[in-house]
Amino acid sequence: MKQQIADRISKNLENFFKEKGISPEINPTRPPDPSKGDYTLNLAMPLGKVLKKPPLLIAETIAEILAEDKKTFESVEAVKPGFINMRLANSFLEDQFDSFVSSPSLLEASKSETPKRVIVDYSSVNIAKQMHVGHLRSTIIGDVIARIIESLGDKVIAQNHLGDWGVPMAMVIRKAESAIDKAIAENQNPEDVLDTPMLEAFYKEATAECKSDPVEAAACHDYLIRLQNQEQKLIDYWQIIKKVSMRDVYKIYKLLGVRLEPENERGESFYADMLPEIVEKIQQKGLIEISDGAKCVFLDEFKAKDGTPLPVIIQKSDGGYNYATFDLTALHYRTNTLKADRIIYVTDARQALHFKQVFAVARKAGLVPEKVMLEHVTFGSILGEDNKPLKTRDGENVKLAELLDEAIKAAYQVVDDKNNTLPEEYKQQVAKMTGIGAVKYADMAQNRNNDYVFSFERMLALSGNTAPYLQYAHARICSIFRKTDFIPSDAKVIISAPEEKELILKAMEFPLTVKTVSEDLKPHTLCAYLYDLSTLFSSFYTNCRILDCENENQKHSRLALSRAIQRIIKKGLGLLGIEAPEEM
RNA sequence: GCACCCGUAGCUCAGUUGGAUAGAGCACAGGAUUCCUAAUCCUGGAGUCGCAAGUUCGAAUCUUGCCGGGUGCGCCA
Repeated sequence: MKQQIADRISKNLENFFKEKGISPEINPTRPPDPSKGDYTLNLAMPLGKVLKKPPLLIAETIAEILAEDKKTFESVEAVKPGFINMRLANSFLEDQFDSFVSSPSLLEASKSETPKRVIVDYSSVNIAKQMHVGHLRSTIIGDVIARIIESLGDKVIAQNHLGDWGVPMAMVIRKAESAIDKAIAENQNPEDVLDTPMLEAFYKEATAECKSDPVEAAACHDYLIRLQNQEQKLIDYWQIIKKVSMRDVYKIYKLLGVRLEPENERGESFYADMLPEIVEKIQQKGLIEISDGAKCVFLDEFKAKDGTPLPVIIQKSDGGYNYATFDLTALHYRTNTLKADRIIYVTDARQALHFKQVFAVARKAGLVPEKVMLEHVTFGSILGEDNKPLKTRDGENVKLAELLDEAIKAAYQVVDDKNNTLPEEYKQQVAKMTGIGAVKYADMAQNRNNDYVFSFERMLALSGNTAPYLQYAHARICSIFRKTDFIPSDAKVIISAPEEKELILKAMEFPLTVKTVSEDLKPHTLCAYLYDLSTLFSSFYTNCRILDCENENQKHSRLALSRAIQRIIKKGLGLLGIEAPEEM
């Protein structure tokens, strides 16, 4: 829409600009207050300098030229410092809206002309640990980023960088060994005997023991060597443990509506064999120095506490590898094998320095060509009441499964209260959609860079700028269409009330909003947009009768408008990974 | 010590190529339902945009300094 207006303006002012020998950028925006106009142009102020004339005079000249284009503008007005306020002709708006609505995806206007291959690395759960609130943000923000980029025509390859290798795994295997053997001896499937809480307990026991008992520590180290050498017996145990653990993870993904699948799993184990080769590549570039026995890359731009250069450790003094090497190897795989054009990491802000270093080393070592975009999407921490990273009273992480369960229960209370004539089964479905939606939306509706203090009250609030508000607007529209046979596919929207005009103007901002999120990767912009749109719809709904209005044409027009808004809300919520119930 | 993030209404937060009177929600006060879902809508009060200087027609936004909070900084991920 904005583009269409900009095109019209450019065309009208072509001669004027040519005369003056200038070609300024045309960027019409919505004014702060609708009483000023539908769109405004902030052009005369900057031109005032160039042309050495009072901005208001320039604005008046431009307004006069534009006002002649009666097809596009109802009126154009120059105002105090030099703003040019435009009121669009209804017929122009109606035509624009008509072609906007006829796009099946509603996003045609902003699709990329040259599809890219985009890697999104998110969730990154650890094997043998239950998912907790700490995994929530990466998982849902990553999922949304993937959905949005994909919706604009790019090829998204999601990568779940599992923590499934190294010392922790060795320790769990050592502890789980006897339980697995016992199950097999008793003719049971070990996968049925084990569960994630057990694995987590094994891990905790082992860490405690290794800390206090050198013999145990040595034993675990022995397991690590055997695992790294891929001894079949250990690999078998490892497979079982991984399967048990991921079984629970997928339950939560499914509940959350997150689309990660086994095919997206590229854990540390996947890269284990490639590590030496990557170290070799970096070494060949002459970047490696030995420091305290470890292979390091020193980069001038990173300094340590004492001002000395900060190393990126590529290989530890004991010959082992750590996370920088895994990430460098993954970068190499993603550019060379997966042919990525853009690689996006969704992890918390505390890893910012780590990724800066890894990206810098990867560029310097030629593992990633310059044209490949590397982005770290950071987010703040979820804090407890004490403003420290959230823990339960016993110092445990809050389990995601329990949190989500509680959200659904709270949502059920509301559904039951507000609409208890709905069939029981449907009430439960709605509770799930609104409860899960509320949790996800509460997290995504604010700028991801900020920390926030966790509270059920906040996450489960069902009024104001929340998922249920958007879902409710959607359900009300669907309700209208249950009461009519009319299908508004070929009805054109005719503007007859100010609420309709505002709604149409906002609706047509949808493609640009999505496009913006695909670039700056800030989903809260889309949340804010959908909330604005829903607010305008609610206002329209209470002030304009739809089914029983003055005449058939108006009824059809309003139905067509309602249908369009319903499609946008559904599509928008879909991009946020939130479901839109038809009744609630 | 150095680096990054943050500081906007009582609370939670929006607000970018610098633009008009700084906006929402929650909370608070009042009003709206013979009518398409009131999980709604309408009206109202509420602000030294952390502080100070600078850049200019114009600064919450850009620059510098300071104050306050958080995070990170060699073999954990």
